[in-house]
Amino acid sequence: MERGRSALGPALELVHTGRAPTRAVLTAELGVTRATAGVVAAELETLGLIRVDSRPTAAAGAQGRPSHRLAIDPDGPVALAAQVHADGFRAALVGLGGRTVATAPGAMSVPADPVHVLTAVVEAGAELLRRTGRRCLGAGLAVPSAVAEPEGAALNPLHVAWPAGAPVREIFAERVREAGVLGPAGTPVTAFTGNDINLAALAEHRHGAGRGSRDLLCVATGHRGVGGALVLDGRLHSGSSGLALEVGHLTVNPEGRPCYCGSRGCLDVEADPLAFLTAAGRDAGPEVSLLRQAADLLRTEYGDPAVRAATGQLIDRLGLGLAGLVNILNPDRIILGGLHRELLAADPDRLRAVVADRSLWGRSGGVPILPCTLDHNSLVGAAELAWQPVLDDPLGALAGQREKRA
Amino acid sequence: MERGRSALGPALELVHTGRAPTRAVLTAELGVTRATAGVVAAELETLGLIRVDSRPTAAAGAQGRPSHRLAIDPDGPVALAAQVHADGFRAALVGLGGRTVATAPGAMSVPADPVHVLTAVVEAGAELLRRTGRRCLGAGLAVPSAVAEPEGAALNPLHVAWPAGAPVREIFAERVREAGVLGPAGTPVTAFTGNDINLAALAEHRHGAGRGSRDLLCVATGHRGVGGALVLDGRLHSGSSGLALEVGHLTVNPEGRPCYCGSRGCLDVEADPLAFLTAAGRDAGPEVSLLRQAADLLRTEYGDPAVRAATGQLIDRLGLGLAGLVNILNPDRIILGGLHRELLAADPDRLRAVVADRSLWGRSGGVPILPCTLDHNSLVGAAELAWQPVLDDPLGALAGQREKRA
DNA sequence: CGTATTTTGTTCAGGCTCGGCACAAAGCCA
DNA sequence: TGGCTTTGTGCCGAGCCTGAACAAAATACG
Repeated sequence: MERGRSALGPALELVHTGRAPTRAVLTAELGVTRATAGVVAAELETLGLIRVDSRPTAAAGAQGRPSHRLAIDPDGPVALAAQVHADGFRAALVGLGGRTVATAPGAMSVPADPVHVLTAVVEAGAELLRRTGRRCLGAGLAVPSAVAEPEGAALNPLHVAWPAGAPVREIFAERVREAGVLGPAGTPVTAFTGNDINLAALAEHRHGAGRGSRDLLCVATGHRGVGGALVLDGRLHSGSSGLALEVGHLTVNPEGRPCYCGSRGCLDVEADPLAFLTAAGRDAGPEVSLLRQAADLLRTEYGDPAVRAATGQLIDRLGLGLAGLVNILNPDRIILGGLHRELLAADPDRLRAVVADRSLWGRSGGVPILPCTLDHNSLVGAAELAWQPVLDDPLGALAGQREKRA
Repeated sequence: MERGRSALGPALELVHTGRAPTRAVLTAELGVTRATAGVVAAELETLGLIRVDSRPTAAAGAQGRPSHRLAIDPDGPVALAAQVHADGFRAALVGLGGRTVATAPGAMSVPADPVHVLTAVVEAGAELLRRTGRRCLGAGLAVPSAVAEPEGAALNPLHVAWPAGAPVREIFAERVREAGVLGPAGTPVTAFTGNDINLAALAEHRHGAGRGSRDLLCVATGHRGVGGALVLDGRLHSGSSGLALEVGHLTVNPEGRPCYCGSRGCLDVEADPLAFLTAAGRDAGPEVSLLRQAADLLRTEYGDPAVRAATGQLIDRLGLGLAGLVNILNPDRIILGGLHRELLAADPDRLRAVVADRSLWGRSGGVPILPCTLDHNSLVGAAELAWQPVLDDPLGALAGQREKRA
């Protein structure tokens, strides 16, 4: 067995998340000696995961010997990332560092059963792998539904018209096997599956607006309804059976309309794209997704008094929901996606004021509220699932079979 | 430096929480060899923390060589635990394993400022230390208020009539210094402070009804209002600034009475002891705490139709609140304290049915709901805070100054 | 312009901890 | 009494890391 270092995983994670640009910072962040950091970096380079600049780079106005930059190897291995959403699907190859290497969108006829859709998206991914000739170390899938653990069943994949309880992880894994997507050991790569908003939050935490946060709350709308996610200490918190952060049924309007959950005035029916269109007095057309329609309306017709009033109303409802979550979770940062991101952009002060006003203690209400920054963050997050074993034990993941226990 | 083993902390934690009754199980739980487990146990014994039975104990009907039992040394060091509540205060010495070695209650004239109360309770604890001659390794304080991190300020210590924002951790630490409570290094022991329900949850997780849970939710009433706590992977989750699980303002009755928070029908005013007395048509007397009055009424007059009706109503409200928390946190167990514990005892099926019915997915609604089992669990939890450094690094904590970094 | 200083990176020796193995101990079972 | 099974201990070697000495590459300064 080659000599493997137990600090290998943490070191790779630091480079992966862009927190270790040089060996000197790596030394500090890992809390080890320069000697160790040097060996670790060399090891990661021989594994083909990172690259050490051959030419030194001097920091501006800094004394001392200039350092060599560390970066994820742009020609390194990739993860196969897949996403299914209301308008179709998308496959991509994502490298370490969250860089999308190749991508392929696809359309979908609406009553499409999960096996067909996942076959198509995995096939698109496999085609990308063939075209680029990249090594693949894992596969991840993002679905617009709560995913029950540990089985990986999609409980409410309504936007994609799948049957409730569809065993998506199993289907996805089966399609990956079938498509012959092999890892270094010559066996099919492991296939992971998660909720799209959860994965978006994970991606934003590692590579986007959530970098450095310890208690990150992410709230977003998709096509219909409202979803949430929580990243604690760098790990997704999805609860004991994957069903945490189902935030859609917080009461945000005691006099609001009845919800299918039995209560009334739930966030799900008071702050989603359909609620916005209704509040603005528009009819929803069938051609594109409700999210697209709502976002377009908000961006192009904000001058219209009805649109402006609807925006204010939804901001107030959303703010109430966020304040409720702040009282329960006390995050250090909030990231908004989908229509909520547009609402934030339209009137950030109003949203922040509502949250601060309705949180119990001013201090926790002063939490920063930011928009998502990554494109296709659910795809990047799906890749993060696949990268996790590599980050936990680079040697084991690349050797494929010969393992070591920390 | 003596030879210190990095597995020392995990091993002590296993014995502390009663999950390692013998060296054989310790071996399995730590995932090390018998050789290592043996050395670790010997080391912990020479440190005076645990005791290894000299006589072997045969498990009933088991083959093979009988094992020697491991147990926390009953004469080992203690932590000074202190609690302040609506009716007075209490000091105690708590050993590893959550065993209360000595305790001393105290009364309090109601408008008592924090310095006086904490001086009294620390003095009572110091007296216990003098009487018993125990070594003390740390001090912990439980207060009926949210405690803001990192300063340790009590934000709403209403039940004890303290000023909002009182720097209780600082005051407590100062009193501990003043009382001359010294640790092994000859310096004053570290003083920790936390919210009482948080600490109760921590204690129940380590020694009570929460043992073995990975996502533990605890909800309880004190004198007034409703509090919550969350223990994730064995660590208290109190949010980025200590203000998580302020669950009192979940809406549980859209037609309910207005709350001081600006909303209406909040859990805080719909499911606390005063709400129960009011719903049962009783007037609150001033002599004892509202919790006591409500619990007595529920236990002694459950035959009274008004009391029974009030019980049902509060169970429904509480169930709605718990369902909301289940949708957000997806815990694997719920523990109830205070009046909520009595409500659960009165009609467990009704409460479980409401939670299951109003959680989004039947499976997460099927979470077990259990009553608290420990006496004075906030005190035991306060001691847990003080034990944490010892569990993290037994050698460092006992040496007092000579440290090692894992 | 040459030397001192600062920071980065490498090589080597030594030490600490743990795993693996052999062996011993202490009870059931036949 | 002689296996069998489980528990506990002693010893050696492997792996990983620290510390120190050395080397390299830039800036600072007289």
